[in-house]
Amino acid sequence: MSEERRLEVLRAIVEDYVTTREPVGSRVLTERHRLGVSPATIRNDMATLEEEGYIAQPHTSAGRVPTDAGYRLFVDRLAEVRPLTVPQKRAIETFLSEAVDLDDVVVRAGRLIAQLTGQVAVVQYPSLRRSGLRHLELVPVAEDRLLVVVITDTGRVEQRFCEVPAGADGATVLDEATLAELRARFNAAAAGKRLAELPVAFTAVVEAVGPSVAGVAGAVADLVVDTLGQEGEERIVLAGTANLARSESTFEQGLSPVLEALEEQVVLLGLLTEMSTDGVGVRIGHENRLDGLTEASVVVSDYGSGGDPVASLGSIGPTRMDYPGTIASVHAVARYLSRVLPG
Amino acid sequence: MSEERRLEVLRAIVEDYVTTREPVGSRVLTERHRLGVSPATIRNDMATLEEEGYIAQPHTSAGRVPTDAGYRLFVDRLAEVRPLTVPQKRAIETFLSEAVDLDDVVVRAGRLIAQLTGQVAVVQYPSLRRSGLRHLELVPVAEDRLLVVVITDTGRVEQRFCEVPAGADGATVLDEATLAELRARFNAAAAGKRLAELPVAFTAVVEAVGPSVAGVAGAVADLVVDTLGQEGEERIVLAGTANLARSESTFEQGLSPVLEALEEQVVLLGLLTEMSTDGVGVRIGHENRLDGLTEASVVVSDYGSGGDPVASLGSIGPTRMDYPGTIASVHAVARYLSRVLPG
DNA sequence: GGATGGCACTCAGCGATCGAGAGTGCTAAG
DNA sequence: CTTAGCACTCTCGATCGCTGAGTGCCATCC
Repeated sequence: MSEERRLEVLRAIVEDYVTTREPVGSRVLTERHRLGVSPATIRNDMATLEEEGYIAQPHTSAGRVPTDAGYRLFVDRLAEVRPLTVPQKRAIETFLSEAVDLDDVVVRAGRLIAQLTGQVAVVQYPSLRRSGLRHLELVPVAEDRLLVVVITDTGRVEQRFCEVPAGADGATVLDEATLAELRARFNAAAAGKRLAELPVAFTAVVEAVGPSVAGVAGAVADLVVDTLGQEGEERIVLAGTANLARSESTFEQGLSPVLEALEEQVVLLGLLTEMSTDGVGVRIGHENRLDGLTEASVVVSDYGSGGDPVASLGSIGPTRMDYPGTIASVHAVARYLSRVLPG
Repeated sequence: MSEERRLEVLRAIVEDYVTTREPVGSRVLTERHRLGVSPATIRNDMATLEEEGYIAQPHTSAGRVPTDAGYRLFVDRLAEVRPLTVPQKRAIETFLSEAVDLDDVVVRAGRLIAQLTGQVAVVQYPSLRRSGLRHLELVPVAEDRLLVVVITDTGRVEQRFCEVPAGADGATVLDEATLAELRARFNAAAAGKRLAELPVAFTAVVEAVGPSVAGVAGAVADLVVDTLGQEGEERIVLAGTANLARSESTFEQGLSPVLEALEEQVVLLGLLTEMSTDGVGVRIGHENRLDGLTEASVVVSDYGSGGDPVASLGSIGPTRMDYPGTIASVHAVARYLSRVLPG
């Protein structure tokens, strides 16, 4: 009983089960795949595969179904990359290039993945923490309030209101000239810098300005450093939730746990960053520690302008998913997305 | 057979069916509600109600179920407003007041409605078209590109990139002084104005500036007017999708059509604005022309700072929903939201 | 030793049958 | 107009037996 053929059998089982959604038996296996041996032989192989934990049968006298371990082996050693078709590639390219701003890019990427995979798509906005600062704008909105607009080199724009402490003499210091000075100083200090370097650069600014505006400068500096550093500020969008309902029957526990997990954006975000790796990462079924996703698999890739990853995107579907196809789609969208991002 | 009692029977049927989720028969009706008559009498009433189209039976020898028309009658004439409990009110108030920015307010409002109603929540961002302009900011990001940041009086911030036409002599005109002038002029012209007044005000600005910067000014003016005017720029967020799965069995056609309808943000937006009315609007089942929502009901209220509505929010659930409760929740959140909005 | 054919065994799924129970509509009487 | 009584209908759940798919094992063959 060659190991090689046994793996071939596993591959056949996975592929068949993914397309038919039904437990696959030894007979159909020999019919649909040129394995060159009889059903009886296959049965022996299947028995071994079951012992090894790669497949299981839902009940006696049913065919076999891959286990999480089986899928894992499949993606690690058996799956061949299946490149997208030319029309698909073109669709991605044109659809993404039509986007008018970052929001648009992100939702379009989501739609694309949802469409290509027929599953749920997750797209994380470019992480503030991993972006550089392109520009900082200060806008007075009231006597003692300032709107601080932060523009990152990935095109993301965040705004925060900033309470301005009164000057030493109790008077506000928000005249246009002061603002212009602060604006210029901050931007000069931050130009092209990564987030990690901002605290230092900004402290220098705060120290350099006159004591009358140091309070304002400090407040702004703190706000910016906080904003860019807060994990809570990461954002993600979903697409293709309706696709879940289509594969509803696949989830033994029903859709609720999955939908609930998807609504927990913080947790989802944790999953994305945790999975973030070079290339495409795959989590299968119970490999996800998240309760709601034990019947689901997650395929994630990071993306970013140039070489540096700034965020992740991916696709979530039933463990019984088309791994090669999903991986290819996620990978392709991530790559094109990296290309169209400003940077 | 008094008309009055018949309506009372209808109310009883609706209320029972909403809580039990099961067709309700004449016997339980007399047991659970003090109608003061025998089951036989109720049966006569029910026969009439059925003729009139307010109730129906799924099959012979099952209880009755309200039809869309039945719910409609219930909502219009039978439902009593059920005020929220004090803890609920307090929860709304504190949860909304903890929001740090507009995004946060909107998602929190969504969560609240989802939580209170146990259904899906829809919250529209303050409409750009119905907002006033608070501030306009111009930020140079490249030789020939300008980032235009628009801040509305509802706290919404939108940004667009603007290609800057070269000056008459072919040189770019994006020095800081020019920008400062433009910024000042635009803001002076727009101060406190509604969108409808912007085109005129901005044309005046474009004409007032020197010919060398008229091109830039015109480009910016067009961009702003377009951005604020575009219907496509309206945004909405969803919350509580997972709640759908819980009432999954209620949807004969399954969740797919509903989820699909919810993903069509443009269509959903159309529904919201179409339903926008004074107070709370209700669409029941087939009253929604949208295919996916024929088994669902939509409860919508508009909200806005001061008297002017700037957008809508609502809740979507199965036709068999708790109308008084849903209406109360939507109404309450809309009111509190109006209060915390800047303006 | 691995591959194979044969064979007995197991068990989910399907359809048919049946009875109980819920609920109705009708009729006749109060 | 209301009500009690009654016959009738139909869903739902349980039971049962069958069929067919699929397996595991054993003896055999290369």
